Amino acid sequence: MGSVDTWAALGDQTRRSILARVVRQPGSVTDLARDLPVSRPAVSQHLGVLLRAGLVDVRPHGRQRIYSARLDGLASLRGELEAFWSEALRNLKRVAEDDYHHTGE
Amino acid sequence: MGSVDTWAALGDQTRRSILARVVRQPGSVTDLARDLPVSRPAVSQHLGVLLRAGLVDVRPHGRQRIYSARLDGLASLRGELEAFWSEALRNLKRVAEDDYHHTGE
DNA sequence: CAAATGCGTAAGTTACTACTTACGCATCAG
DNA sequence: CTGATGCGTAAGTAGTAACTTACGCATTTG
Repeated sequence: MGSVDTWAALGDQTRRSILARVVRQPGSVTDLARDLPVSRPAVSQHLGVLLRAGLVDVRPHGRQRIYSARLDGLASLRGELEAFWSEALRNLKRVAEDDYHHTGE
Repeated sequence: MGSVDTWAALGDQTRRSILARVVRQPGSVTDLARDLPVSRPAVSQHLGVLLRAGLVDVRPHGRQRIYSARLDGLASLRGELEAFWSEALRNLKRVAEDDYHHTGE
């Protein structure tokens, strides 16, 4: 149903920890909750958000659900950030050149 | 004083719009507020968050305050995201190799 | 089949966040 | 000096987000 904004999903520190953990090694909900200072249901809810944001994948495995990082989710973020970056760089250069022409010529 | 988590700062859509606008062209608060669906004080508060997150800079200019994007703030984000990315890629490759050895040999 | 395990979700609470209007201070124009 | 402009901040509010405990369903184990 409703999707989740990718940036907003990463706005939460706990969620970033979960994602970092999952990036390192896929794992079940109980597994992930073991290393975190919050309850298992909380982790389950966070994983739901990450799932809707397209940052993780689930795969049923017996009575567990194994979550893993989704590469294309990270890729889209990377692309968006890169757009910010390159435009900032370009405009910074432009401003510097303007300064040069103003003071130099 | 207190700083602000960079990711959390970008978690808000309005703040991303402001940053995108400032990346394109530095401007005063009133300037920025003109293109946005929120009030000027709201923009001012958001700029405060972006400032504490190290994503923008201010420079007084007469009775205006000109905000501009901060390149190193974006750079640190880029680095952190890149770390996620490369580790995900590496581990994905490792898992693929494990699969190969399990099924192939 | 019965007990145990792993999970999602419902329900409720608390805390924060994004926004508004109102105000007060500084700076420039006439 | 006087009025106007640009800004930050205080104060209040509505919505949301992160967490908890409790429960119920599915799957494996003995």
